[in-house]
Amino acid sequence: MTKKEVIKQEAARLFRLKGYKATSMRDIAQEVGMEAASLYNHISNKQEILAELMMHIAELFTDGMENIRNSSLSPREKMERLIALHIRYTVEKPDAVAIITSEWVHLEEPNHKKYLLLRSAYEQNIQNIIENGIMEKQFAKVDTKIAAFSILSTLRWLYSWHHQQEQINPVELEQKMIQCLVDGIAVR
Amino acid sequence: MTKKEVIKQEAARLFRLKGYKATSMRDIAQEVGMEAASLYNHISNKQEILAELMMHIAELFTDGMENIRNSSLSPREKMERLIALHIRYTVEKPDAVAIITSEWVHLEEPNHKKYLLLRSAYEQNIQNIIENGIMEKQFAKVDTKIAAFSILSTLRWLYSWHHQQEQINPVELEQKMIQCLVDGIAVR
DNA sequence: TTATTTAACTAATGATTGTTAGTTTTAGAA
DNA sequence: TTCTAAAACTAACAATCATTAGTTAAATAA
Repeated sequence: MTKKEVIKQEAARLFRLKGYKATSMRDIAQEVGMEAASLYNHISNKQEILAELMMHIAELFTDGMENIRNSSLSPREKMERLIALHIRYTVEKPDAVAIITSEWVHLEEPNHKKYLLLRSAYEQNIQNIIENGIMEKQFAKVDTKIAAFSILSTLRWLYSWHHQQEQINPVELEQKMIQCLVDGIAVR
Repeated sequence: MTKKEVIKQEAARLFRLKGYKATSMRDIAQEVGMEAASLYNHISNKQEILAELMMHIAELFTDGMENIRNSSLSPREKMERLIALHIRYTVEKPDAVAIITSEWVHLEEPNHKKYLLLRSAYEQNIQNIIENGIMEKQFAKVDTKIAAFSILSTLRWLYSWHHQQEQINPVELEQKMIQCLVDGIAVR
């Protein structure tokens, strides 16, 4: 792992804990074990740290969604894959994933705009999956916007769940999330 | 409305928009239409604004939950009341409610600790309602923690939903939320 | 070894922060 | 009107912020 990666990792931890604005370059430097000024040998500025962290995760989710979207899976199976996608990255990179939901307001342009576009496209894709599920009579006739919104907000807060429950089996978590979120809207 | 209330209202708007740390006293003052120093004729410091905003909303929800808890309603009816509670305050005080979910990290002691206690008690109450619902066979045998967590995170993000959808009928919203969140876990 | 590059350091910059002190204006009571 | 209290103002404060400049140490290549 390069020094830059160490810096980004520690920054992510602090951003999650105290927020972007409340985390100073001196805080990050102390965590990495150097002076604040030395950080600039590896990164160009504070905003770059946030932007690279956020845009990387955003792309992971966008790419994952693209794979699901282009698959020939049924709507129900697509929802299951979506849940698995979120669990995977939440377990793999909990700090960076946590930041996505709360610190995006501090992104400067053009990343701020770019992030919001990726996010709304993501939301639209979830809505489409649900819509198709209803058409194919796999899902009940729920309000697609509310259902999509409900599922996504649950998945977004997965990280706080994952944080407090020290060691939960990802496979078991996935199965239970499917039961709650997918079976919840399945036809009866 | 007193000047202090105006200050708190404008501060809530800015805290929501930019975050607590990124909102300066000068920002708030400009919005209210006075100099930053003049704010101190009405409030004692910046932290007081955040604390009063947050603890007030936290108490509203805690009191609402207490009423539901002490009622003789069925688990299903209790969940419906809970959803109505969230919709009500989200529509009434969208900015202050929005802050609750994102800015609590910036609360100083003892309010920080007090808030977290109120929150976990609230979460526990939701879990109890679901547990009782399962026992009384009104709800399916879902994982209570995950179900409670899912419902609460959806309700917490209600404000962002309420923000983008310019004018949604609260009654209609309530009905659709019930369908998604309650019928979702109802026995089939 | 020596030369060169990388990455650490110290010190300082100007900007912004929350907040206080002291003063003037405004508004209501007498 | 005059007196008083509330609430605005200007000016300044010490602290902290991200960042830069210039320098030294460490690591790598020759």
